[in-house]
Amino acid sequence: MSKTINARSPKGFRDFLPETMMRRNYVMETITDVFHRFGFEPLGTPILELRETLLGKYGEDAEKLIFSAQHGRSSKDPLAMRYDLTVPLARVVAQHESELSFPFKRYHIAPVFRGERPQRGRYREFYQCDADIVGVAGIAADAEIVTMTQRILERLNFPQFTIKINHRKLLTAIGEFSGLPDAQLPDLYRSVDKFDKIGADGVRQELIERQIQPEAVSRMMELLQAYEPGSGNLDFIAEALGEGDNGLDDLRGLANVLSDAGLPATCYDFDFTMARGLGYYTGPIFETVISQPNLGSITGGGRYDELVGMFRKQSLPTTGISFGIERIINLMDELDLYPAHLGGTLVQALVTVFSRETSTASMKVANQLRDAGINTELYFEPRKLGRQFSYADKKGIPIVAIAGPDEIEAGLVKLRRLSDGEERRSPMSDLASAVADMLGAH
RNA sequence: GUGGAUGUAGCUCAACGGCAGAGCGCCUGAUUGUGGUUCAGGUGGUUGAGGGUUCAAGUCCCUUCAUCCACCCCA
Repeated sequence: MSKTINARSPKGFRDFLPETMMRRNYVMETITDVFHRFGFEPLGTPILELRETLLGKYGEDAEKLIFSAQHGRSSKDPLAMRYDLTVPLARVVAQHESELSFPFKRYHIAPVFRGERPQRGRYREFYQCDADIVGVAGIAADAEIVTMTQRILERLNFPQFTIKINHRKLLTAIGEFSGLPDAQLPDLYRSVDKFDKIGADGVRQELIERQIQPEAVSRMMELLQAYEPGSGNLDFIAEALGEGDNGLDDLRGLANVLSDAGLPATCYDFDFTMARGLGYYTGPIFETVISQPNLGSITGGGRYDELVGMFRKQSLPTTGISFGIERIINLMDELDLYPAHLGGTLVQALVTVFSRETSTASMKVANQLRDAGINTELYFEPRKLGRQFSYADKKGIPIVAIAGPDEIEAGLVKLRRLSDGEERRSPMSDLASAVADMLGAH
């Protein structure tokens, strides 16, 4: 016997066993269904991209996080594993422009790779779930993104969530209003974005530590904390900032469309402390948080009108959303938001095998159920019935079908529902509907 | 990249420097046509790896690997 290989996965990479995988699929299928409902269509791109495609925009910081993927013999065309789905989208739009019709509405659910040190909820391979609209400059597109976000979270049964809305230009305007030099704007975004985490005092302290003038900090904090639900918020800040290219028109327009669309006022909010990191955003930005209890953010997105310009002389206006699907799945596990029919198995019926002599009859029963659309497992060898029941019970299969000598003789199949022990005898001709009935009445 | 914690049976964890254990799981039987509950028996280990101290190391020391947590970063 040769020495065995240690069974382990690379750091930050995971296996998903069937029970987990079925929950993941449910979440992705539910989201996909709503994407379709809004007219978004799927896009697929390679896991590998040319290294230059990925590095163009983000430079050194990205370099450390990117997995290279080199073919053993080739030194041409350095390759790397994609670390998001947005850059590939921008590339596809530029590369296949003539084959697409605009507005181009696509969604993409697929794994991406980052060489980060793994931590809770952070892996080196994880799924991203994006929906974007390319080719529409107006806020109608942004509004559709927000509306769809609300529909999706509703469909997933989240009892409470808030879609925070802000505007990149407004953040800049607030910084300038406070007398902040342009060079310090990124510091501003970074600190302000931690508002939920470290509070107003924490942000103030961090801004001061970042060498920002105390006066500027005070003026800014006053504006940022101006908080009233609804559009009163917008009025207050408009008065302070005056007119200008500060994004307030966009936000007002968004507020109107969302209101007209009938979105519950409790599910979105204009929040000037939300910053979405550094990024490529140029217009309205969105982030959904679960705040009761405070469980952090589950979506992030916004308008990024310049990104396609990475690959094309003239850019195309783009807005979109990314669902933090790993985090959503975590929260759904914790909050137990899955529908009851998602059990430990998708098998609906187990057909037992009594003996060698009756195994053909059992197989016919199983195939009849399968043909009728019932997920059916046929036990593989004749063993004690108790063993076969025990297997069904352990796996969570709701119905056990028995075709023993007595039943075969009478042209019947005995059905037993494990949850309550209910038993019926059904003629072969009526089998599928009897099983469906027992499943339904469950 | 920085700091902290933890590695013992398939899983969750015990064991003062002195015979490596428990619960759960798994297997067999009680029960040869019926699961869960119960009872009886059984299977289970290079104590992450390597070195050192000691009469004696799961335990103490050093190295290393892995995992988790908090930072940094988050496109």
